[in-house]
Amino acid sequence: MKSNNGVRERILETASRLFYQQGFNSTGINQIIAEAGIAIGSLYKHYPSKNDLLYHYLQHQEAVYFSGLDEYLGEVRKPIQKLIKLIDYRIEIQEQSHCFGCHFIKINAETGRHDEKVTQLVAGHKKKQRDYLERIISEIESVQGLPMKKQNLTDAVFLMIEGAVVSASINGNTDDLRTTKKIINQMF
Amino acid sequence: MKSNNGVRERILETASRLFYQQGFNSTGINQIIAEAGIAIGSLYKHYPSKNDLLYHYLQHQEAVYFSGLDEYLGEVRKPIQKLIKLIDYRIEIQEQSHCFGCHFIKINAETGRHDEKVTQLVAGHKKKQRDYLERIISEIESVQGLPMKKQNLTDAVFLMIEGAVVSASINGNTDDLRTTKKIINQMF
DNA sequence: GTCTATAAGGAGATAGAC
DNA sequence: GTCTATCTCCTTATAGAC
Repeated sequence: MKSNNGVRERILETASRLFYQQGFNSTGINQIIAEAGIAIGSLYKHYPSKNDLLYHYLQHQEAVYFSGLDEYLGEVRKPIQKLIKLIDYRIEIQEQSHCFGCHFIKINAETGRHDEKVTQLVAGHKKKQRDYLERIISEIESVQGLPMKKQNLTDAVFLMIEGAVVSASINGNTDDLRTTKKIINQMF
Repeated sequence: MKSNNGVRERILETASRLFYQQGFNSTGINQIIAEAGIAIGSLYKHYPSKNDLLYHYLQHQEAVYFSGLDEYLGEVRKPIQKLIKLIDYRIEIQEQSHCFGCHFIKINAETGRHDEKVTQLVAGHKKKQRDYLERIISEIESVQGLPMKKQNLTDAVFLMIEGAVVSASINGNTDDLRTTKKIINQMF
């Protein structure tokens, strides 16, 4: 491994993978430095505490999620297709990561709302996801009718997707995400 | 405290409360015995390991949930009212427990699907919840029309409730559960 | 049932040498 | 950047005396 460059990034990527796959509390500092192939001194130089690493993990996932989503929807023109593609994006993410669910829901379940900063990062991410969805539904509204009031439709779709992602992490498949897509298709 | 009677129950109740409030991994054996007011020898006599305690915790919550639900719906006659009351039941549970979410979703998020027995208890609970919901919707169908195909309606309602319970644990309120109730009311 | 002692290991974090 | 040593504390679990 290269020894001087990309150390900070390698720490975060390794920690992110382990936090997601086996949980934050179940992941030890020693495992992170071993799998990242770096020294413990380097870790604490870049991230002064394990909690600090957690904050950067969540911020990183937030950026990765939305930039990936923008790219995934890049070519799509029809608003209704954007909605369908948004669910396809979640399906693809889950299938590429062994259906372990949503990073933010997992951390929230593990740490509760004890840490204010974590609470705000999780709630903020979910708010951004819902706002993103609402913008797509507004676009749909501008070209065709909606099957129910805009706000209710936004909440219904958001909550179904949330439930379906949780279901994916429980059952280890994307069946409910696909069901959600089917239901939405039949609503319009 | 009484020293010889109800020890086993007190262990399980204390462990259940702590597992739910601060998480399974964040709860130590020493804290359980301290808050239950029992000796460590007693704990390991009744529950040979912390994992064994976890299994009993999940089985106990399963029983508590469904017996409480049956009682809560006991007086209700109209099928559509059963559906609304089912959501009221979730609202009441969340508001009485600081909106920490679903016991089973939390454990699943913490332990993933590594432990087969836990995986089965969680997936089994969610299957039972969905089946319970499907029976109510079948009753509704027998007295009035449904706004969509029965299976799709069951999945949609189940997933919205799941998402709304997760949202409760993130935001610390039952807003999305109440929104879910409103959406369902408007669908019929 | 109670108590205390202890094993054996891992946690997060710090310090210093190279 | 690397390495090793160490500190303090906590973890699950067992054993034995009362």
